[in-house]
Order: sequence, then structure tokens, then C-alpha cells
Amino acid sequence: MADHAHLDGPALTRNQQTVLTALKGADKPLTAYDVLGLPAIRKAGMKAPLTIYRALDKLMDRGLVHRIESLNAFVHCDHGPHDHATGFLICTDCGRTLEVHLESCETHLAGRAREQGFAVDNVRVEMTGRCPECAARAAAS
Amino acid sequence: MADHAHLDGPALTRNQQTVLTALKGADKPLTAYDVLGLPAIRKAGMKAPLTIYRALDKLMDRGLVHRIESLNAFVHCDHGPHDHATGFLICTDCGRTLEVHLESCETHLAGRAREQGFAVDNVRVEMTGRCPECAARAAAS
DNA sequence: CCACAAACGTTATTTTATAACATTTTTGGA
DNA sequence: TCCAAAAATGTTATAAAATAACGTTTGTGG
Repeated sequence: MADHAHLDGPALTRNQQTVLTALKGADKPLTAYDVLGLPAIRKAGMKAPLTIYRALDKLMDRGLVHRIESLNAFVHCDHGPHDHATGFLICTDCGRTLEVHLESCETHLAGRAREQGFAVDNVRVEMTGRCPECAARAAAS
Repeated sequence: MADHAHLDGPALTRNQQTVLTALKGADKPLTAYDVLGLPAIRKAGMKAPLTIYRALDKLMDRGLVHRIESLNAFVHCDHGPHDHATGFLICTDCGRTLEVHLESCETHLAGRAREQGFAVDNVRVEMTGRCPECAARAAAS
């Protein structure tokens, strides 16, 4: 689970920095094509899907970006470096996500795997539901 | 989390039964297009992707099939009806998966969500690693 | 400065999933 | 039984997500 790739390695390239900034500026996960469509991205001269995917791959290697599997989307990692598994709370109303860390739960999950003789090297958790804002809005109506 | 849709509802249609049987016969998760390519499927007269997706959707509604998000693939649920969250152990060597139930962990995960004011209605866990067989084979070489 | 590796650009293609619309089948009353 | 509504299906086309292949540029260490 540990990599800390984001602590070392070369500086981000211009494309990588541009994509990371785009994700930081978004209030929810973006697909690669969402990113591609952003004005800031076009201004930077990025115009092919592959350009975006390449930048995203590097950013994920460094732990600066996470992929939300169930959305085919990418989100900036708003926590610092971390060794433990990450979970995502995905609001089915507004599409925003919240990252939660699973220090204690990871041990449990990996333990369930070990019971099966399975050597886990990566744990991903995605939970769907309603965020506080959307729950409140739904209750009000 | 509770649905038990598989306990009631109408009988499976021919298409649904055919797809379910195909997944039961596979030793690993299959993509919709993998399913589409199976001889048994073609023999049953199913030849369009949408036909497969429609059957898969219904089977998932009933909890008879699960989708592995990180593989874009579908697997037969080899456990009986269950209310609690399911996790998957995915072998990165052979591609086979193992389903594990997360009775105790789900409470913990949902609790972490509730801390954030988030009302969870679905939890998905996917863990990658090496299955016992592949780990043994790797150790032997 | 040069050689190598990494990143990038470009075009085409593959893989995964859904839209739109007509037809058939099933099912639950009248 | 028969009919109407709902569910499922067939068919064609298209959208959405991701990668392949290949050449060029950039950056970095020796």
C-alpha cells in the first residue's frame, strides 16, 4: 500500500500540472473527457484524450489523483501523503465526493482477505449515498 | 442495503437465464462483450451488446450478479441472498475473483460515512492482490 | 555535447455502454 | 377469454472511455 511516490521523483511536467490544477479547481470528480473540455486545458494546447490520460496516469502514480472506478472519473487527492487505503463517499444527487481514510478498517479488510490466503496490495472502497447538503435539501422539499 | 429482490419477482426470462448460466460457468468475471462472444450465447440467438446489458441489469437488480467496477466485468454471486456489503478479492495474476462478505466491516465503513453526515446506501469494496494459487506459483519459480 | 529515457503530439482504433424506436411477450384484470 | 398495460426483446446507430502505434521533442545524466 505504501508508495510515497509523490514525495520524490521529478517535478510535474506542464501537462501534469495543468491537469492537476484543473482537478483541484473542480468541485467533483471529472472524467478524462470532462478535463479535455475545460477551457484552461485547451488553452494549454492539450487536445487529445491520450494527453489527458497520460497526465492522469502519472498523477495517480504519485498519489496526487485518485480514480473513482464507479464513475470513470478522477479527483484530486485533498489529503496529504498517506499509506493507508482510501474510501470515497459519492453523493448520488450532486455527484460530489468526499475522501475518507480507512486506517483501522484497512486492517480488517486485509484480514478478511488473508483468511482466504489472499495477499492484498490495494484496497478501494466506494460508498454511494447522500451528502449532508443534498440530504437536507431533500428533507426540506 | 437490504433489497432481497432475488427472493421474489417473476421468474428469469430466457435471456436472463442464459446470461446467468454463462457467468456461472466462467471461472472469472466476464465483460459484457466476453459474454456476447460465448458460443452458448450466440446459440441462444443473442447477438447485440444491448441484449447482454439488459439481462445483466436485471440480474444485478436481483443480486444474482455483481459488477466488478475496476474490471468493467460481471460475476455470478456465489453466495446466497445477503443484506450486507460485499467485497471482492481480485487476483492481478489470473484474473479470478473471490467474494467476501463484510458483515462487521460494513458497520465500520458506514460509521465513517456517518461521521461526515453522509447517509450511505451502498458499499463496494474491491481489493487487488494475489490469490493463493498464484502466490504459490510465483514463490515456486 | 551527446546519448538515452521520458514525455509529448497525432491519428487511428478498440473497448465499453447507451439511445431511439419498433415489435413481441407476459401478465393481470374486466 | 380477451384485452390493455407493462415488461422484455430486436435492431440499428451512436456515444463514451481508453489505448495502440509511431514519430518527434524535451530533459537529464554522463
